[in-house]
Amino acid sequence: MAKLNSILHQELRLSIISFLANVEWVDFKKLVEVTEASKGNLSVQITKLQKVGYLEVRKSFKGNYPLTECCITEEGKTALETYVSELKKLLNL
Amino acid sequence: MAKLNSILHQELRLSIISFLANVEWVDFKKLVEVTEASKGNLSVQITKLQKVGYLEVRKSFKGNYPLTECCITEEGKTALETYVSELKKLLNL
DNA sequence: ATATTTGGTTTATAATGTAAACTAGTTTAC
DNA sequence: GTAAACTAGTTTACATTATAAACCAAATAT
Repeated sequence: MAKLNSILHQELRLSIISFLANVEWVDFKKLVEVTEASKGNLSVQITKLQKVGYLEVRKSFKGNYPLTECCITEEGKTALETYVSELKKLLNL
Repeated sequence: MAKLNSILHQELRLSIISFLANVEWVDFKKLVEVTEASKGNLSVQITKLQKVGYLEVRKSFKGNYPLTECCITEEGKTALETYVSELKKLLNL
């Protein structure tokens, strides 16, 4: 089989990575907005993507509130490209 | 979220459907060959695809041996097309 | 003061995936 | 003719994954 990257072959994680592929640092709130996912799920999936090195997460404070921001890594970009190309192969696109 | 069809958003099921999309009736053996999946997994996923109406399964005998053949349904074709277009949207393709 | 909101994390449960074991019979080799 | 190996799958038990609900600490609004 093609063996699609199983980390990326999940809708929310794919949404996150694929959104981050085209932008700079994005905060948690923005990701909730664009993915329309629950905060819990988003938190879990961001952590998963970070653990495998597909995105960098930095935590700070904006005013008084905690602020979590994410940015795709080079490894993440490469993995996404590979995933997309494997998927295209599988779908004959 | 895009809400990808969760039945199709699985590698083996996607392989099966996407292979069947371009051919006529195909037997189990051929599917083992092209998907390189285990027979157990293939059996489970074919049944799942059949249950939701994405493919038709007919069982007969070829010589003395049981023969299981699959064919994509119109519903399956439509679902695949929708899935692919949603996926493209998600990936900005 | 206390209720609500912000910005998340943790956890318990449900859903899914898969390999291994099994069924039921057939063919081959001894 | 019978034991071993093969065909063509199915079932089951376990492991992984996904997700919503509950929770937390601090801030702000009433």
